[in-house]
Amino acid sequence: MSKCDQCIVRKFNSLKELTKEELLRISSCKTISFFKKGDVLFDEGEHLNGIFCIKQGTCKVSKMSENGRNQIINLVQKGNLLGERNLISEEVSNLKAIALSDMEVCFIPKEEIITDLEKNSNFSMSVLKKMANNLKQADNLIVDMAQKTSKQRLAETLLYLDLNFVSPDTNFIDVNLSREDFADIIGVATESTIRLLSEFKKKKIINILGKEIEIINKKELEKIASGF
Amino acid sequence: MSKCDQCIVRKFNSLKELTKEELLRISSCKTISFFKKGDVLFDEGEHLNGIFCIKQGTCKVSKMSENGRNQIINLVQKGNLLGERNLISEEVSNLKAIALSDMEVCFIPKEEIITDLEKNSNFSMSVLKKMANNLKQADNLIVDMAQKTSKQRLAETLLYLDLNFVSPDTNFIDVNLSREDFADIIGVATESTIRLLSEFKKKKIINILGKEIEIINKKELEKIASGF
DNA sequence: AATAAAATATGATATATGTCAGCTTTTCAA
DNA sequence: TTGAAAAGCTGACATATATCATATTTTATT
Repeated sequence: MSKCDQCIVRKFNSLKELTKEELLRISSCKTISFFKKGDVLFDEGEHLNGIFCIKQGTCKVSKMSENGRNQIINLVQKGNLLGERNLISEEVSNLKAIALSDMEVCFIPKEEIITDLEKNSNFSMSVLKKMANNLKQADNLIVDMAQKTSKQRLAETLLYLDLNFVSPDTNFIDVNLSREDFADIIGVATESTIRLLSEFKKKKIINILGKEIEIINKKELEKIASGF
Repeated sequence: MSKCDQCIVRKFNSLKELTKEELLRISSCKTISFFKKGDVLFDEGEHLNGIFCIKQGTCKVSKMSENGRNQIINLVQKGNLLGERNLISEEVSNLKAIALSDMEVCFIPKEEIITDLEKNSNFSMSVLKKMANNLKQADNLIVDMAQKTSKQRLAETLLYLDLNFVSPDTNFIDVNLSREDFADIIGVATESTIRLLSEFKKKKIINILGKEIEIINKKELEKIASGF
């Protein structure tokens, strides 16, 4: 079993605030799981008794609407924690997480983290900050969903992906998203997404090679995203 | 200056976790403000050096989209805290709050609350729980905005208002929302909102008397909200 | 009470997006 | 390697919602 205090990934999330002793305790009770692309990390309605720390890979976090359509709320990559909310409330998960690539994930039982949250104020403040930030992002997303056109939202999504998931060597966006995934992110029909992507391609704003997408004209994309 | 430890409102939010000594300290540094209907409590871009505790009245919390349209994200009523997020991050506010009725609001400086967050783990856990819950609600709202029709969203909004703001004597919804406010909540044009409200009225689902709205057929509204 | 301003209401029309159908290309398992 | 299934693509059309114009009612101000 690998040791948390030697894990680089921890440096990128709130666990960085834990002391050496706390980390040792976490190390001894955590479990490591491997997921293949497409595997479900957890599902809506599932009872989660802990928190995930993503060592490798990326997953999509989604929620089904009453209408039976899926909405992707977040993409979570290596270095991040997943399921912080479930720590604090006793409720079952309202979200579903599916691997977009092969993943390596540590699972830390709830009780251990709660102990640290209560004892280590640096840690709890860090979690609070993270949540406050998530909440702000969520507010922004609500406004975008309510007020922006699907074209604007696709432009925003592409810019977001470019910022967070671009491969430095190829310049292509390095997440394995299907057209349906794109549709589920921006909240439109798959066909509409395909049409919009084709339009962007025709206008030489992006370059598409099968599933691979590269942004060519970032300025234009920014203009579209902000409504001009 | 009234004392926090004798304030009933506190019992309804995280401040209930503070000890008597902590409350005394808060009491001595807080300030009370009164806002008239329509007054701005704080605006986007403003630097907030503390947190609000609402003693009386209700306000709408909104954010401007880049398109220049307003989106109401939340209605916050008596008993709730406002601006928790601004405590934790150093950034300026991304939201605007406007009074929907005359309000009485206590303002508690940031530093005082931070001290308590770090020292009193019951308090910080309560704030965490509240935020986790807000985040869950925000996720739900994202999905609704993305996937539901404006009719469904109006139905949901009416049910939400009925649940949280109904006057027990009159059965009417007791928040002073204009048609434009409704539009800004469900994220559609004001004209569309008016049309939908008229439709609900014609179908005897709601009763409208000027600004006053009463739900007559809750079952039907629930059906509409969930997509049937 | 009279007037102006704001909010509400409704019709006509434009536009964005969804839905359905059919086709092509890619992926994956036998 | 091949054939079936899934994903991607495109056109035609339907529907939801926005926009613009205008009328009416309510509210606020003098």
